Amino acid sequence: MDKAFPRLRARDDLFTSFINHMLQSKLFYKTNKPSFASELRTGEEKSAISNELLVNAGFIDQLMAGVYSFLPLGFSVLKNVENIIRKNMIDAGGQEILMPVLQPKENWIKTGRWNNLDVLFKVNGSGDKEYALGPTHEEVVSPLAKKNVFSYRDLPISVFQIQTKFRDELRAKSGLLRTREFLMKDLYSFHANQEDLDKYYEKMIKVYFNIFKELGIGKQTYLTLASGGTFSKYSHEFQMVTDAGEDIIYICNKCKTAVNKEIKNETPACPNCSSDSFVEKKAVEVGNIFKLGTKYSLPFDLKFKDSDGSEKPVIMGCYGIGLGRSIGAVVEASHDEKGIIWPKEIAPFLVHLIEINPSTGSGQAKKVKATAEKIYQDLQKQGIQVLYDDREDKSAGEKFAEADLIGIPYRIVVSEKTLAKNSVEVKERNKKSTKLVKIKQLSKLFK
RNA sequence: CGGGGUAUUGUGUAAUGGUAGCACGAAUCGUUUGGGACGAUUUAGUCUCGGUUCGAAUCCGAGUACCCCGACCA
Repeated sequence: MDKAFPRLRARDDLFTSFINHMLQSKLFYKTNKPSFASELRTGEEKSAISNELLVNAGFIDQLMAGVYSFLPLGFSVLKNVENIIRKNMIDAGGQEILMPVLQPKENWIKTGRWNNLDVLFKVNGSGDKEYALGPTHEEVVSPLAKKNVFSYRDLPISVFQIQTKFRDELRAKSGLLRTREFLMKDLYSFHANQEDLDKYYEKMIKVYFNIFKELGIGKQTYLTLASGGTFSKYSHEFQMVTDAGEDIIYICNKCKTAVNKEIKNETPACPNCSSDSFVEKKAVEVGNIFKLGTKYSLPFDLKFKDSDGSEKPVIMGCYGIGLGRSIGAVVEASHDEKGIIWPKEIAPFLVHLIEINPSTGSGQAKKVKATAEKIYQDLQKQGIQVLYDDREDKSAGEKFAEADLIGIPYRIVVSEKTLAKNSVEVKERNKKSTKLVKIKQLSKLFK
């Protein structure tokens, strides 16, 4: 991989360099006490917990219904998620491209979706011109492939992008779980025959599970047979079980694959293993993959010359993951009454370094700060992403409460107390216990 | 798109039709310093438009926005 993409390593560095370290006193954010923690909370009509936490911890900001800004903390998480997905797509042979959001009406007329797709945003240009804001990119990628695929020798091939999508949802809801503007990874694969698509599709299922595992929601995510919408008879959704989800899935007790509501009504037995024992769960769809077949190659006349000289339509597949929705799903799955608990892989920082200012006049203030700063520098040298709470006007309690809310995996506390033992206190966000670690030993902790 | 609800300062909330208040936040000063610490001072608000009224945050009408339920959801 490194040979094939010699610049990948450098790109990773570039993508993450701006968030490797940060002084909390300079960080662009503000926290609020989440209202679910407040006694005033009445409970009814509450929004999704993930939204409450992400907003109050300063990760995202709502501009309007279903439209959010990502602040530095949230953007950092977003970039981590993006890189996990990117890495997996490249491993699966995908080549990254970037297609336009603004798309010609003509292409959407051609596929019949200009008038049939309710969620399509239409915008006016000068004169009588109309354009679509891409809710998905078949109408762009198909004609694009036509310019690059001519022969069976050009197949199979797959391209992907991580790009903003627009869908005019009738009802945006539950924070990042259902928005009108969102980042999505969409990969499109092109094949010479159905068998090749089938093979790639099965491979992609494995790749997707690997992604959700790396995102920290692998255990509660189920492959779910669903209807294919306008694309195909069937598709597969990746559904993460959570009460905040708006879908209902039926998980087979025997083989642990799932079906959605529509399929359950059509075929009461498990299509995979014929079992009729299911458990019903609420879930959110974090990914969806389709066998498009010739649905889009035909209207765009996307054909290739096969080895026997015959001309055939290209067989297509598409594979999507919503990035923001995945982040919301992770928070739904991983939080407690104090705040978010980020999986290490996508946490905005790996370490939250906190200095606790000794009482003035103790003579220890300078030593605590100097030690914290030294650790801050050392962690950076090790390539560890660290947020340093260097604020001098905040009490210990406030710093701890805020650290729990933000949810960084490792909390390292430097105080007069720990220095007396030449140590720092290390606590993992998902554990209750703390431990003292000698400062000299600290560098080994993250190896 | 149908139904329901809400709209008061950055956030969370009070105020019989009669002086818009409280808490958090933010700012200054001082005291604190291992779980959102304390005191003092300060900052900032009635969604918009119209109506009723001597007087409207409050009542009425329209609009807008947001939230919830449903429908919808490549």
